[in-house]
Amino acid sequence: MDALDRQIIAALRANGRATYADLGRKVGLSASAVHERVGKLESSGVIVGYHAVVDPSSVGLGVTALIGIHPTDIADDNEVAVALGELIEVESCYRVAGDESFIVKVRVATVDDLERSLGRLRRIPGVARTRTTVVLSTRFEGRPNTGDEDDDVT
Amino acid sequence: MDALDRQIIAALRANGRATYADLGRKVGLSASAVHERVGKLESSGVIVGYHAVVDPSSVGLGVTALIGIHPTDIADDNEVAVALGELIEVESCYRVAGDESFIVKVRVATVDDLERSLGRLRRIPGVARTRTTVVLSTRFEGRPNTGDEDDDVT
DNA sequence: ATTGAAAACATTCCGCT
DNA sequence: AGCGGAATGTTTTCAAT
Repeated sequence: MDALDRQIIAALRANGRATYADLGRKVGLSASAVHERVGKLESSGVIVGYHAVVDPSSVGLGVTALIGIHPTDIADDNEVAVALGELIEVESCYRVAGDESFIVKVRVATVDDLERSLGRLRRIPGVARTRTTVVLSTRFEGRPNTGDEDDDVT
Repeated sequence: MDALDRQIIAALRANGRATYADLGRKVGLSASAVHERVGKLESSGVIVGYHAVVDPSSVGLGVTALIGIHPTDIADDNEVAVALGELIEVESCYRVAGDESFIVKVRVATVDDLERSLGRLRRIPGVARTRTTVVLSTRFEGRPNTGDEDDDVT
């Protein structure tokens, strides 16, 4: 992984649909060289995937909440994680340090759905209680941070 | 927004680099029809963007933390939000209900960097104190949830 | 709003450096 | 590891429906 790879990654984080020709122009390489590098970045697991980002309320998911999961004394974290993964409304799941074992982000259509979702969460074996923080607005989300200074990616 | 649009959105969430021809085959439309629909979804703000997802530790950002921001009595939330946005390590920023005004997700290289970042956060005018939850592992993150049942997107 | 055709463009493979 | 050429496939525009 050299500076060129990092530039390519930054460009693909900014625009996941950039063509190899575009990327080549940006970093000063031929399209085929970029193609080869991106292929290696993908198969080595640096680039995990490409996703369209959708405005949640446009797809009927206007309610977001961050929920801390308190485990029971005998909880198996792995089983809890699997059960959390089975709930479609759980968008992200973090195993955390502290007296909560997980923090999850859920997206649902309405507060009624949130209530139902909390019911499902609490019914998971190993979950003692939940602590819910409702998101009022998302200022920004998933911003690219390449790890170093230069972020001039148009 | 009809069922076809939703199918296209789901496919682009699963694979942000799918070609219009691919999408057309998947939903039973010509590439040009898909092109037109996607263009409308983009300009109407349903599709916000396309991003490559990168393994954070591969780009030297192995430490993730979720940080609650407690405001001072006289804090201006908007000013705090702007200041949070200026910190490159703050990847996401949610305005929340409760006694914390924001919850942010930060990604840094090391716990030393986390300490420095917390210093920067606390120095923001309007920030009284922070509550930090260190992420031990990310089980999953940013999973697509189309809002309804069928999620059979290969 | 969708199509099919056509031109421009991008991808992808391969031999060469 | 990168380049350029060539074949194939895709994007993008447009007239027609």
